[in-house]
Amino acid sequence: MAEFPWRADQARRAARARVQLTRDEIVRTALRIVREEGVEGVSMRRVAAEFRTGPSSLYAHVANKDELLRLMFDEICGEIRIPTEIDPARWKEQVKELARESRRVLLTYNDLAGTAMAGVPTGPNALRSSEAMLSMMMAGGVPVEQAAWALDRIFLYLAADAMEFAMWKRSIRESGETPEHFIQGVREDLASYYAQLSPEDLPNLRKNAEAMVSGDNGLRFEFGLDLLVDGLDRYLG
Amino acid sequence: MAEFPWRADQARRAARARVQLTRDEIVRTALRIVREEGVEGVSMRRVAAEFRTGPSSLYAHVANKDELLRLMFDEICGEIRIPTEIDPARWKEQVKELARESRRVLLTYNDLAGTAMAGVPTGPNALRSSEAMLSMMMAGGVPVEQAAWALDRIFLYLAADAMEFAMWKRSIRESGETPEHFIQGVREDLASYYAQLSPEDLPNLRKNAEAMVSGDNGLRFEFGLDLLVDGLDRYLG
DNA sequence: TTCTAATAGCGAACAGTGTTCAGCGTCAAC
DNA sequence: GTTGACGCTGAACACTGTTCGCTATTAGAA
Repeated sequence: MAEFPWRADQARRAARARVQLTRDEIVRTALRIVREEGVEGVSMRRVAAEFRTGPSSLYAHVANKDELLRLMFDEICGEIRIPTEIDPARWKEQVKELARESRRVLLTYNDLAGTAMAGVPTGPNALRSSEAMLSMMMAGGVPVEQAAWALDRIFLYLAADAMEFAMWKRSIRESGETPEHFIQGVREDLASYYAQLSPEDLPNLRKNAEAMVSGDNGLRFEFGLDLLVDGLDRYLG
Repeated sequence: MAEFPWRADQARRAARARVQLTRDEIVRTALRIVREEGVEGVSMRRVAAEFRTGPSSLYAHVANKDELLRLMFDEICGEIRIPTEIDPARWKEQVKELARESRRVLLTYNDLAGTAMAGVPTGPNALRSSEAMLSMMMAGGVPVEQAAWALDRIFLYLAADAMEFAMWKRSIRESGETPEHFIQGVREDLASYYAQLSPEDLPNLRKNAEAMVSGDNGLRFEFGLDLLVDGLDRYLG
């Protein structure tokens, strides 16, 4: 290196260019990490290391880790596919479909959804989703206030479900077993634990151990979504 | 001290006795901290410092921080007051009442509820609450599987709501302002932000800015709870 | 009473974390 | 050519959870 300063200079310039820090690049890199390891894996050092530099270099582009997480969250909200036209007749199915699509995206990025619980997401992409869901409900005849609150509750539900799912994924990953085998094992353990409870104090849990552990995360999500969305019927004009 | 070894010895023994470490004492102390500062404030060093010792001393009574948090969570579940008798005729109101009571307790301990999202709570006190709510729904005629899933969804909703509320509380505390003033300020900021959005891209959010920021956390919680519980009607008999 | 085995508790250390800050080298404008 | 600005960086600070020997005390046996 030092023997060929002209080349070294060129190489350094190239290296610098290759490694040029940008807000977008930082967010993109952090998103790759969160997709693979969850929020836990996203440390300023870890992100910076991907650019072969130290953590302090990031602070020129991002105020702090919290801002980075919020930028990341809004970025993934941009991945939510939003229907081009809303159909008042199918408003409930459209709301559910958008919720499922949102869930699909959130689950892809593990527990990043927890960021949304730290405050109302106001990024442009998050607003696009909110606007879409609000429009659907209002088109269906839900009064504005109820629509606004339902929107709030559904997004809270989405975030919570994503968090729970991320915990499962993390447990599975750490166990090293196959997902099916691991889930089956936990289900059996839990069922036998419930079945072993005191018949006097906890009769219903004991008796219905199988029901308590039935259904996967997807089915339970759908169950809760139905309650939240279908229940809006009562507010219709 | 060193000049009067016999006295020092006595004092040390007294200090040791006064400061005797117990699982329960550790959990109690950690709960006091989480009540005042949230989970963020609960570090092994911080808890140990309350006993005038180092963090390693705790590991004789608690496997790790995760176990400590789980013990703490089950402990607060013991604070949830459960009705002595269930009334099938009032099953929906009883379920809601238990949910409100649970919320009251969870909110007291800031974001400790997040622990529950890391896995199915299986502690004795958590089971007592589950048994109670399950009994109420089954007494009301909800089929077991739907009751079990509803229980799951309601607890997830409770945890999420508590997390969101804890974030608010933290923001308020950090702002130094009075809660009323702070909330009013955020509401106005948010409303004017919505009102400023693009009329072409986000017409509904813009138009209904006031509805978007209306209602406090309690009202929104009640709104979501109604949807979740009342929606169970459809599964009756 | 004396000796021994067990054990609770503890200090120090390790590998991490977010964040700050003085100073570096480079590059653009004058 | 010089200077000013600015992106960038290494080092440091005050933390975090957890582990590992060692010490001091205690309980039980002889």
